[in-house]
Amino acid sequence: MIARRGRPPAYDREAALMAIAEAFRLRGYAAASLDEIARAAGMNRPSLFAAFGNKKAMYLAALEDYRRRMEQAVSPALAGEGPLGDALTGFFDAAIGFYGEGAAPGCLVLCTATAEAPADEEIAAALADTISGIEAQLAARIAREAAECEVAGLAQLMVSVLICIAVQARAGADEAALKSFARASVAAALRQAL
Amino acid sequence: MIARRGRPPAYDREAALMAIAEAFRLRGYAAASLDEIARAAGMNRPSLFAAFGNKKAMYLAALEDYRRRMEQAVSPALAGEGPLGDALTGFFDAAIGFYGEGAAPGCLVLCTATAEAPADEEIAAALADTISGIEAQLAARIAREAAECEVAGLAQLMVSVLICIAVQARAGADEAALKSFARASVAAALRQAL
DNA sequence: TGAATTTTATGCAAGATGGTACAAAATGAT
DNA sequence: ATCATTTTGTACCATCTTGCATAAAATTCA
Repeated sequence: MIARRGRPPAYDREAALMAIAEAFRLRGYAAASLDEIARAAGMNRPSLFAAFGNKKAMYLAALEDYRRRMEQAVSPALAGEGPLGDALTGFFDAAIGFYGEGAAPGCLVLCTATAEAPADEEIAAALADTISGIEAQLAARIAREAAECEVAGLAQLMVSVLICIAVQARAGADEAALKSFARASVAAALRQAL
Repeated sequence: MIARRGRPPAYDREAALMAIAEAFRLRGYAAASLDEIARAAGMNRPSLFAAFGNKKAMYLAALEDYRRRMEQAVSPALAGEGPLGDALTGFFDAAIGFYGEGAAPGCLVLCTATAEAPADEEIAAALADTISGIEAQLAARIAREAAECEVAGLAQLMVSVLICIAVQARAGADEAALKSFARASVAAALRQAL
């Protein structure tokens, strides 16, 4: 074990990042002040700056962390051996559960980065990357069963269902309604594609 | 004609409201400063306040105006006499065109109110009302042809497609891709429902 | 024990922001 | 022409915001 010199940090980086993401998710990028964020993370502003850089860097780090946790939450459903329909339904159920957690419902990326995207290229890129990353994850699973030429269209359709779920959760839709919407969408999409 | 006393306003209320909506659409609610908004509207701040109230009132007025313009833009497609599939495709094409106009792509309501909704009840209500308003408009058209029990589910599905389109436009999707997505979604939904 | 190093905490500075007070300007009524 | 009325434009204020400077605290190494 390497003993680091100097005063040891009082914060846990992972926990702090998650708290930062939650603060941004609750208030949006522009409205979340660094005081709020620091309070949420249990740090003070200078430590926050030292650890994560300025506000935009914090936000980008929070977006990336949230995306990583999101993918962690949904990937088990896609990794299973069952039929495609079950995998997709499990994927959406996991996403709906993930979006329902915390102080405010909805997706940090899909519900707050949309507001900032036109004003900032890096945030727009993070938004686009998140969408295409999830699309790739879905496409990889779909490719195990669907015909070659159908994969891309089906993956895009499923990403769009996910986006709908994120926004409707933000608007107050309850989880049961979202789950039944997901089920109907999966059924319709597979009926068309297969 | 009633001659109003006092100095006549130098601004046109409708044009100003549209400019305000565009400023909020470009930057989001929190990041748009009243200076920017005033510049966009060609007014100065005191006139802005006198005409529309404080920042939140301006935003709520902009949301309502944008929603009204949006419904105006898409309602002709739904009013036509053709088959349901054509009506829905026309609806989405009109929406895609509307979302592509102006300085920043995407929907003012669906791409900026999502960030503020958890922090403000009135904004959350405006978001939810906009979604349910469009849903009602779609349901009314769908009810002209679909079986009674299918109307609600189909309308919800179409609203969700619209939400996807709004967010994906914000993320930089080009109009051609969005149109083909809309076509595929309509085909899939109608195949299931009818 | 003392020097070096890293983090924490208080506090500050420069600037932006929402909102308003007040005088000047432009119009209708008398 | 004068007054009442409404809008405009300048200037201002109090507050909040980001970001940093600096000193105190906590730890490792010699």
